Amino acid sequence: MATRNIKEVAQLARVSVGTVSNVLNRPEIVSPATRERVFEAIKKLGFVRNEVARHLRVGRSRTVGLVVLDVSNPFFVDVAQGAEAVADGHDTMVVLCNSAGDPGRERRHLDQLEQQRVMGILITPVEMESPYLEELAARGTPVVLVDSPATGLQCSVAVDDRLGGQIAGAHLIERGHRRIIFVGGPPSIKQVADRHAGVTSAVAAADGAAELLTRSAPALTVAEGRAIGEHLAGLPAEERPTAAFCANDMMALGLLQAMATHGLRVPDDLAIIGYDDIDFAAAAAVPLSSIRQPRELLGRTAIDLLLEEVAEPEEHRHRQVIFQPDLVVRESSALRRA
Amino acid sequence: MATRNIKEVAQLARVSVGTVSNVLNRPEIVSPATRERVFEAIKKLGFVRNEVARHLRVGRSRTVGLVVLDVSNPFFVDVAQGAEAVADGHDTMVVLCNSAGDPGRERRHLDQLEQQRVMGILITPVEMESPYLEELAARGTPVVLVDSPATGLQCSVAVDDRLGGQIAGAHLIERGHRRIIFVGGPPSIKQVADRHAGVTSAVAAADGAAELLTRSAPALTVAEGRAIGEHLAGLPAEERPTAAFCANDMMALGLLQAMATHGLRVPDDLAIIGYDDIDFAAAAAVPLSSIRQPRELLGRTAIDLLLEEVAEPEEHRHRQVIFQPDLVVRESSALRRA
DNA sequence: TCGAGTATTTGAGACGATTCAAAAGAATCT
DNA sequence: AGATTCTTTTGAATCGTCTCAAATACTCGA
Repeated sequence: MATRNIKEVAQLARVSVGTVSNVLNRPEIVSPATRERVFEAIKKLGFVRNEVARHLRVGRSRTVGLVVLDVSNPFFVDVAQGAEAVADGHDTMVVLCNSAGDPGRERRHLDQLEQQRVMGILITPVEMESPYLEELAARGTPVVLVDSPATGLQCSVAVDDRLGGQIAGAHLIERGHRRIIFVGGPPSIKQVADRHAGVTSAVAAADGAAELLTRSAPALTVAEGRAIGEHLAGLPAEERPTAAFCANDMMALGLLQAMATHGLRVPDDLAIIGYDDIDFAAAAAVPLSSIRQPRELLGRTAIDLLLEEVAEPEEHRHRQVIFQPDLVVRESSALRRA
Repeated sequence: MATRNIKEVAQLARVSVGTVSNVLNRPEIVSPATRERVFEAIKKLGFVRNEVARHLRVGRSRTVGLVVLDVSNPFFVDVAQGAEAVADGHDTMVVLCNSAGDPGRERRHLDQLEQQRVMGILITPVEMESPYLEELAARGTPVVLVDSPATGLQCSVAVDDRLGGQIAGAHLIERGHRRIIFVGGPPSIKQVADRHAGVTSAVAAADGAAELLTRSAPALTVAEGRAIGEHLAGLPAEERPTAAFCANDMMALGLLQAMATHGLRVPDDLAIIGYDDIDFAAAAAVPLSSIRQPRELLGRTAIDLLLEEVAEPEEHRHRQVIFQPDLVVRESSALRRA
């Protein structure tokens, strides 16, 4: 109810509003006695600084918006935690917004964030091409693309997905698989397309004749992975691939579950390798091999770039940071038992 | 760079700032011709309304803060999605803040949100008693407690955890288990304590002599669950409980994984029942029985209460909504094979 | 005690949008 | 035409805080 303002504090402390503001922002230039008096008044009144008014004057808030493709995918949660960890040390708040893969929803979040004059936006865009993001940046809200191709017009952090696909493919080939399936999603998603391209090249480079099948689902979810798993389990053993490379761990977990319910063994009947290396991958009943992305680091770096741009808008040159993915071998792609 | 304001728009459209404001907020009272002219100017300049300034005048923003205990637990993500779904229809934005179980961090988030004069706060508090939340509410930021005991001084939504514990216990008893272990966490967490109390009463009510063991971990994570699982797997079969009731699904998944790596079968060697019924529970290699909480509904209801309070601050009476949990039986607690 | 120099404090504008009483303009009726 | 009513538009005041030039209060040496 009773929201106190700086003026009431000033009155009670018998100083001017300017002094109260100074106590709040540059306490060292205020004499200790006055400072004390002001603090007391603040406490007595339960005064809380109105950030809205503050930022009207100052220009921008210390809030960063992080718009992710899917909060229910732990990968993005980890990216967020990385960003939050850095933000914490710069008295900056990260707010998490979920576009859920819906361009309309993404747009509304972006509008809201821009209207609130956030300090900047980190985003995993739903669509590859998005002129709106460039307009946004041009109007003065710095944007950093996360886990997404660099357009050159803004900063971005990403992981080499083509390389990731290649590593996964090479690993399966090396384990003796010659009939591999790529379990993917909408090829309009850049990440999916790149991972596919990577595994394709690895399979093509194999000495023996190796074969790559492909199957795409409309979304990269556990349920979709399970559905594809059902399909594979239904195939006669001779036709069934011996290994599957999934576009992300969620799908891989779905596959794994389908195998279990049909009594097929992993990796003996089907080796599986996922992508992202979310914590649930290691915790799965058959621990999942996966292509690890530096999830927290991705978030950390993204916000570092943003803070840098905010700190020195003039000197700032947009950069595209690319990380290398890693292979994590676990049981789901272990050597097949004799 | 160039951030346009309402004045520039007014100039270009050759009207007063008041008219531009009207076009933005009550377009129907402006004549169509003028309205059109203003819209054109807005478009030409790429004008975006400054919400900060707007809310300085209007008082509060249309943003709701949702402070959760652990973003990496899908349970909270689902609660958030429920809240978001409702908010979406009330042109309100939900921002997700992660306290990660740390009171200091929770406090900083609350401060930030209050300073930003958010419309209200939904929170799963880290600690049971928190006078700070009451002060916050007294200073004018409505607070709704989520999945937490009602203090009577504010609104809350929760699920009857005692009942949940009871149902889980009764289910295991009914399945013939007489040696049950409760795998819990810090008893300072109200939810944990209640679930424990529930299962205790169910075991006590069993006709045959049933025994309840208890084991607490410092956190309700997969890793902690796995650690306890290792311990159980190491026990001689006669001493080992035949069923485990976990304080949440994360721990249950950990347990499950430990069983698998030690070659113990679920449910034959150890039946497991979790809590929350997160999606990963159904997707686990051995689909997990669980006590289902209406996750999205929890979020929906919480924000409903908040919106109600904001709409009619005077008539509003604080309410404590309590939902009933459900039992979902899956393979992990199926009848033991003969 | 005076004056120069330093340390504090003051208070009048911003900042950008909203409101609302009042002015201006149209339309309708005698 | 003039009075009356209704519709639009105007613009000054307001929200709470910050900034900065100017005013005031100290300190210290002569």
